[in-house]
Amino acid sequence: MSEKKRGRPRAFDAKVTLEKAREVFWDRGFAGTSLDTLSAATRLNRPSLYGAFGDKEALYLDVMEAYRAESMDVLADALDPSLPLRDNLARVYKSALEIYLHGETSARGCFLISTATAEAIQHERVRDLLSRSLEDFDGAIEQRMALAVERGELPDGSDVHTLARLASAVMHSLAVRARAGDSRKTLEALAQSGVDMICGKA
Amino acid sequence: MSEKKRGRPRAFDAKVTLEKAREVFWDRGFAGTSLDTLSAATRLNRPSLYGAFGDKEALYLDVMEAYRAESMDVLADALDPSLPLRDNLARVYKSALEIYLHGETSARGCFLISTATAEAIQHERVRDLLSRSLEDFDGAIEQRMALAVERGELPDGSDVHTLARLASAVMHSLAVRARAGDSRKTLEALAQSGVDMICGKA
DNA sequence: CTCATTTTGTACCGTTTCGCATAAAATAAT
DNA sequence: ATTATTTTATGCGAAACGGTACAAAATGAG
Repeated sequence: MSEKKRGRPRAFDAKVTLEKAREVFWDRGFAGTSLDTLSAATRLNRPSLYGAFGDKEALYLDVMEAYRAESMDVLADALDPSLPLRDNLARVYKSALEIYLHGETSARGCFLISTATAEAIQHERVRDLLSRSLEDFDGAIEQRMALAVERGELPDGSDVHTLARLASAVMHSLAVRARAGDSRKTLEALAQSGVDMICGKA
Repeated sequence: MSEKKRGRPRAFDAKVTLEKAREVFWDRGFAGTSLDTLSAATRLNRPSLYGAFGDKEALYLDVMEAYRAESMDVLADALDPSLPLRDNLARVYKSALEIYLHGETSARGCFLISTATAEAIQHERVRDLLSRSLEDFDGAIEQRMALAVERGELPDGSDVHTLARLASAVMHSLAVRARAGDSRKTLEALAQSGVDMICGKA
């Protein structure tokens, strides 16, 4: 796994660095973040950043990919199939809100929806990775819903493809509204109505 | 209305200038757009831009406000109360997609969700105007739904506050997905399922 | 016609930006 | 120890950035 390399060893951990960079990008967006700011936040000088990750866009794409992967882990955890679908959805929204509502000055919302959308036109690779992230999210929810139909948690013949995308739509809305400053209470109410929309009013 | 002013007359129309500026901001975001780019797109040199609108943030806020106002006009038109609620919602989504799918290189999505969210943390006035735009949108839909309850288009005792926010959630999702490059067909399917979710399957 | 007023166009200012060149520092191989 | 290799740190440089000073141009008022 970690064979000793020849030259001077790195004085930083790439994963931690990506996390620090993500904080900055999350607050300021891609175009709004300078390499100096990134350098200060990661405690790496610019040449080190450049050597380890490439230019600003490459670094941003690395951060995006890490966020996507982490999100899928959180999602998989929330969709634990040993729990009822209703609980699963509630957990999905709850874990999302925990992320979206975190922030120093104001709630950050979703990293991808808040910052990647802005770059999606000019940077094709950002758009493609954003698209893939959304697809993966939809797919995981759809898969859980297909299981729910098998188990009789959802009516036979339910259109799980459509239901999954409606469930994701509520997530997207939570992301946008959190970034706009909506209160936790307001967002939790929307999350609850999303659960009810899919699973029926409790 | 338009009294003759004293000095040299303007060689441009402020409204047209805001539209040109909007195109650029829409594609490149606020931070990603330079005054040189804006100057080229509007055919105004920087001092004229500055004199007419103030600094870049003030210009962006003007563009935001114009977009908000136009969106509310389009929404009010789509919600024509002489039509059934189902038609209203379908028209809302259809007119939104017409805007979201327009673009030179790639579909632009919603101007606010794609570009204002990125700035919402650093620029409080952007966040506030974004928030107000979302609220206004929700409010107009809720108002139409309240009328629908009165008319029996929706079941008595329907939670119109919640239904309106779910309907908006589908809009937010259309906006994000359009920016990510989803096909018109895919988006129209989501719009249709949004209508069915609120009004029941046809 | 002359003057006050406003807009326009050129040119400029100081700062920030991204990226890199270069040399010192730290390790493994020999 | 010496050498090869990789990372770190300083600092440079050309370009782009937001913003403005200033003079010329275009209008209305007197």
